[in-house]
Amino acid sequence: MTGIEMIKFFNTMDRKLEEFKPIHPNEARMYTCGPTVYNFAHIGNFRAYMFEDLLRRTLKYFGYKVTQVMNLTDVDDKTIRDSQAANMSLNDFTAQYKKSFFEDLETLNIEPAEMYPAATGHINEMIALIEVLVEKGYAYQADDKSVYFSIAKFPEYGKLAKIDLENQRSGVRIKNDEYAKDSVADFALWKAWDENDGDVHWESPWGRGRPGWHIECSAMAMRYLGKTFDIHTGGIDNMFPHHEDEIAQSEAANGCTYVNYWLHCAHLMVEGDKMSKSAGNFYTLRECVEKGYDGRELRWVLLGAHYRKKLNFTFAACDQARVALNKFAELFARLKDIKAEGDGSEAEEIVLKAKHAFENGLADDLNISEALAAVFGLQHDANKILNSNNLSKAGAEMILAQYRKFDEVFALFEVDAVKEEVVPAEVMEMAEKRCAARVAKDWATADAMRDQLKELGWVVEDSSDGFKVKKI
RNA sequence: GGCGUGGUAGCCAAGCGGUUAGGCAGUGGUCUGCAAAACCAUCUAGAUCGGUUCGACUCCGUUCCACGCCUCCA
Repeated sequence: MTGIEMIKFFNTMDRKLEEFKPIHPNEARMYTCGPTVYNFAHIGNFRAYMFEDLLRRTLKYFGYKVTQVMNLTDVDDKTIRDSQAANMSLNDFTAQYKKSFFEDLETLNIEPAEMYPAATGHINEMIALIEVLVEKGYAYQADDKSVYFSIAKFPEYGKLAKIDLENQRSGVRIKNDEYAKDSVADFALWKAWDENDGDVHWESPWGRGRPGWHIECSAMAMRYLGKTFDIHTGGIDNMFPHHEDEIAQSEAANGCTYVNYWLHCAHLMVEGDKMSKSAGNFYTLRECVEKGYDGRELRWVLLGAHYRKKLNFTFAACDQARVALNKFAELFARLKDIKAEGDGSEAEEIVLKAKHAFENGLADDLNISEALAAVFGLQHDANKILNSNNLSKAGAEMILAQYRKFDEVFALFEVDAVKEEVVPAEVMEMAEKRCAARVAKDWATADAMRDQLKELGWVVEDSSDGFKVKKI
């Protein structure tokens, strides 16, 4: 069993690599900004969830007990707007996208968080938190009946994003006069009902309305993880204002540090550009699956670059992922065929080398490239021993066991998965006829049939003990 | 305007002040009736101009280019 060793993370708060020291020994409590459930999540969203999966799996690999809370934003401008457009109740409307979100997580083999609290289930906690802020003088109800957080009352505002509000572009998009807020930068904690909200509203000490977006994360994180917890993750674009606002309201209310380690994931690009609907490079996970890529291939691609670097998603990369995964599958099959006697000592060195490189990579702020290099390195080393016929069954088992360990974090190899492709009877029949032609050394017929199978979308590969049929 | 990130071989992508990153593609080979698959080998870069140094892809500065955030987009 791998013990806990030093793990370093890049903390956005001070922009430095820091050794991870949890509040509770051997335990990591983390909060993750989850989806707004108004549509299918796209692959950019999943890059962030994939990073968080890598993070939680790595922590578990190193022996930490992980408690991860991921919120579901099921009430906001977009969910209200789109549920009305769909002529559905807010609950019914968001329920379908919550469901699809969990299906997508499963497709990508993303390990479930311990809790998925929904905003609409925690209105009371949010109201209670806002009440504290009002009592302490950090929040006020404006003429428009909404309750705002007063940034002027929290001097540390901007410490995460390193934003100095004095130097910000002002007046470009916001006409100050249109707002009832004391200051443009003040953000809504409670939004007073207006007719656009329809029947979506809750009662509160400030009248009917609904919570602002930021307060939900603070309220739910506090409820399930405590006033101070270890790790808060999210996309880089949520750093400001969302996470900054979370800090302000949480620390103002509690008088203590909200989060010890802030980890932010960079954006996903598509074919070199920012993903956008207008550019036509906007993909949901489902669309990628429809294009024929499976969850493991997409997982490989989304995991492919360090989380703090922009990742360029391309379908060429998906094809490469397929090739790579096939080679590993091939290796596992070869290893499982080994029968030779021996104590396995011939594999010890290469396995240990790979294990150390893998762990060093992960412990260094989740350096996925280093970890992957270790995984490929073991593939290469294992093949060399295989080719020299010096590998014993015990050695092969040792290597396979190491890949199972790798998979605790990568969840890509599925060392023991048996993937049986359903080959249609007519394809199988033709392949068998071709095999007979080969046995009869009728190469012309055999080659013609191979071409025919190819046209049907199947490739046939000969081997010493027969043939294999695979879908193209 | 303010703050910030990055530019590495055909493509993707790391570490590192001097010693092979890794993957994909390509090329050569093994295997095969021919293929395919797989395996082995190989290809060896650091936007620009300066500086520091015995030595820089790695440190400092310049220029150029790309990108992100600046009120609710992971």
